[in-house]
Amino acid sequence: MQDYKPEEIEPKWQNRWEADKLYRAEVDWDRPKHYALTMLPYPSGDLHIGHWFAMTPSDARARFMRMRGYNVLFPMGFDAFGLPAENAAIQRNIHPAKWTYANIERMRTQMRSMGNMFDWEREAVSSDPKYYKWTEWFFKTFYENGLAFRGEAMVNWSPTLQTVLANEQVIDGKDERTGQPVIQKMMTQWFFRYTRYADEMLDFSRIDWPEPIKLMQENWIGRSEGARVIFHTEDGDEIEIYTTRPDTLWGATFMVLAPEHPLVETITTKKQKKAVQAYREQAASMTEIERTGENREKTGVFTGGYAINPVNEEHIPIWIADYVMITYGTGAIMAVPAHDQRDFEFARQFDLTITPVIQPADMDPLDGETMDASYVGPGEMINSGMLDGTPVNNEKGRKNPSIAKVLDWLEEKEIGKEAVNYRLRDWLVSRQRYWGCPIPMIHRADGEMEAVPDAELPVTLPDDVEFKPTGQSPLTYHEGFLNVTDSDGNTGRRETDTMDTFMCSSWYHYRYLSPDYDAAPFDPEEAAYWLPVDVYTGGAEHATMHLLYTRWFARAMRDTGVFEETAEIMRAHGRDPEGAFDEPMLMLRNQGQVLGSEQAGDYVIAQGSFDGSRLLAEHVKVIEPGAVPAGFDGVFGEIIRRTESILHVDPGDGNMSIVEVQENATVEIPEIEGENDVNQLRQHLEIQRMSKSKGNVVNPDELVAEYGADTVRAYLMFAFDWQKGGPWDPQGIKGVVRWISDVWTLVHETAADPTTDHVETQNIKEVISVQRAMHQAIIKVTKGIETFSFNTAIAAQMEYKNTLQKLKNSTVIYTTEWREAIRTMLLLMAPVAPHVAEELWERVGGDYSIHQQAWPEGDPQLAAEDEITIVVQINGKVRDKLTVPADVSEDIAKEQALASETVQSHLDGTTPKKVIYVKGRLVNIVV
RNA sequence: GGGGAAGUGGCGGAAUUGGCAGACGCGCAUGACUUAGGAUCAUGUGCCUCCGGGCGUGUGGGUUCGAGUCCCACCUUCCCCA
Repeated sequence: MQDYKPEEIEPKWQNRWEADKLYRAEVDWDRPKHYALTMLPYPSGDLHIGHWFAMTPSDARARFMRMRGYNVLFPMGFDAFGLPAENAAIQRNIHPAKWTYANIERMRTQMRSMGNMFDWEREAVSSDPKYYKWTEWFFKTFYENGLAFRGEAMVNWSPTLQTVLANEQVIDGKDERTGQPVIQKMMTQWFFRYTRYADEMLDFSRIDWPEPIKLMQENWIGRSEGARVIFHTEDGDEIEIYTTRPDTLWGATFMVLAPEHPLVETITTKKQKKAVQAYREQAASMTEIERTGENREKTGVFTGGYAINPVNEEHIPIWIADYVMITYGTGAIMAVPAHDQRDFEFARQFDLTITPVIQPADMDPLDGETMDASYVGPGEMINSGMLDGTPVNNEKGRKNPSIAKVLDWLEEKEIGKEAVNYRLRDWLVSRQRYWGCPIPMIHRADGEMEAVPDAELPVTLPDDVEFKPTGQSPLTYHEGFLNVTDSDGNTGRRETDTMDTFMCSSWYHYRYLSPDYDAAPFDPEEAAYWLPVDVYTGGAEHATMHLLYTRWFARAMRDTGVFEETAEIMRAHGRDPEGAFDEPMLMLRNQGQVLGSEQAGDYVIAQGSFDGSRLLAEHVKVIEPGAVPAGFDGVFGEIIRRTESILHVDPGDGNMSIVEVQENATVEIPEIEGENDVNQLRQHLEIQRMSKSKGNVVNPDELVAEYGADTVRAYLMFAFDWQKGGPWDPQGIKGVVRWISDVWTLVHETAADPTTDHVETQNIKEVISVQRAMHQAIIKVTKGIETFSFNTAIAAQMEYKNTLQKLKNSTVIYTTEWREAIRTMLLLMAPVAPHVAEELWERVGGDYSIHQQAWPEGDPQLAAEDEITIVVQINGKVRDKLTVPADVSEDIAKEQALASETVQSHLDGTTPKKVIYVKGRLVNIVV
């Protein structure tokens, strides 16, 4: 028997599969299609274990679907535009394209080592002109259909990156990528009408996506129902507000405008001008998060102006305050301090009137003077003129009788209108960067905008660019790029903003269909067959970004007619295109994250002199935990944290000691030869994300070199609940190593020679055991892979292998049934460990390729045990077990249970109150 | 503060969805084979035990013949949003 050498068989089969175009997916209307997709990576440089965790189980499932008779498309590509490339350009003077394509080349090689069934002929790279030509074309199409527009907006501006960021890219007031602060700035930018499809995107009825993702998208879209109401200033200027609680209008005792509100200039009185100006400047320097933080003391300034409350003609003061955002609603609110906590705090802070307009039934009448918090519960309307007495409940929108009544009243009096508002803002697509898809627009000589003609697409990024350390986009000072002739023959200026990279990744699954197609973004012949994506896998962190953008994009494509030809072809093939383009991905599953493993810190003893409670150590030695010499004088324990030469040492009782290792101190680490220093001391690591700085990164290339890709794949699928992820355990991989090597041995020992004559076994019992184990395994593995429970699918295979191992010394080997059992074992293994399965398949004389064989069918009849164990319970506690024929009748089971000795002794002569029988499971005797 | 997910042996994790808790694997223990063992093989392994049994799925209650699973309250961790 040869040894199992993955380093030989894996490249061998990878090359063979590639040469044979085994995974080439082609349109075939006679076969059912399955479009499996996993999120495309950003070419950051090296493939890490997270990529493996995302891609190889998805591959296993795609392979499984293929064996089940589907024509499977499983493509891969790169989301290749983006800031890291540009940062590399600025810092290391490498052109972004060079950096990007070198990384892609490297990652392609690494990806090939996974043994995935990627159809590389479908590869798409978003930074290729032949790809971004169509990204530009989409922009243009959306522009021409009113879905893209130029607008003035308060934007997140990153001074470090010199670019605008989308809200999703700003975390806690800082840029998500660099962690640098982001400021608010008014700018003219390109937007997509994101809210156009807000309502449609709230409908998830066509898609099978995880509940948490749907919920996050729902919250992100943030639909609310209420009213828009027009207030007027004393001078007659209109101030429009949006409120979800129009039933509290009578309690609006002041108004608050966002500091950036355009009306602030007009209404501010001379006397207040200085204070208002100062406040506006201060607000501009703060981030939205800082401004809306709930525990913050409320700040604000009176403008000196007054507005008239349209429902009761009261003159109410107009303030500005930073807790009102110009970007949300209308940038102005009516303040109802009695029934809104933020307004309440503001009113108390500045001693403004509080008028209750909802009175709860079981409380003393509310008094604005003495209330210590706003009241937000149900009750009935008061102080609201003719609407007094209207009941108020906890419902939102029209379901609340008070809101319904006020809405009608407002519309009748023409004071306000029923309105829906979204938290979702329009999608800001402008980026002041070089390494992104150009926006194909021209600023004409006359100041108007016009789109670049189709024939001139794509607008390509110039190669000869110089990156300045200011971070400013080189497009803004590249004369050759900037100067352009508009359609009237005048000199215009090219748009220098490029697109958000989420634009590129919103449609890549269409480009995969025909990456070289030049007449349209995708070949409708391909699209008609493959669309939509059947299974999409990727990380949940994209819930409100990529996964929402791509849903929007599909609808925008649909409504701009991009799918018309595709629909025609579908009809020609008898497929109904109705609804086929509404949702881009029918099923979504998220994988979890592989985290770093927990690592104990070195256990040390340290000696030196004490400076207060701090030990100035002259000598530090790593020892076995707890092996502290008797009478030791100094500090000992596990190193929990180390910062430079300062150690936090925990002796085990949680009382941390601080040890400062002196410059000339001696450090002794027995495990590490030679002279040691303080930097080699290892600190305790919690389970957390892998990162280079924490030193807990698992490198897949090294694992593949040591164990082979099949083992790494199988371990990633076996060790975690795939949808949850978890800490990496370097020990655990041994289990998978043993499994594969056991299979290897088992196959060679019992089935390697295809010419061996089959003998009939005399022992029918063993044959039945083999068949039963086989069908049980087929059923479990099938279900496991189908439901993304890869760990149980592999557990079932291990169990099956264990059973076969136990029988390998019996007469059953070399029988037809045994050979079938071995072949089935390999077929079940094929999606998980494609190389070793192929190798062994060949060695047992199977037809090439194992990956083109049909998935075995599990027969529940053959899987069923003929004898089963029935549990006998008394009052729900297990007291005895019976072995009975599987088809035992209820009466006999009960009878046998009652006859059991243990039961009799427990009954002690009494008659049971009730006997419950669960078919094939248990008898429960109630006494 | 709001919303969501989760909490099961020393560890990763199973449990036909209300029916034998702990599949499978790691680790550990004992033994075998070995010049050696971070290899391999065999057996065992939830906890306690007076060896009768008792207790066990974060805590406390509830529903049920029966609860890891359903309901209520609480605690802890993680994620999303403010």
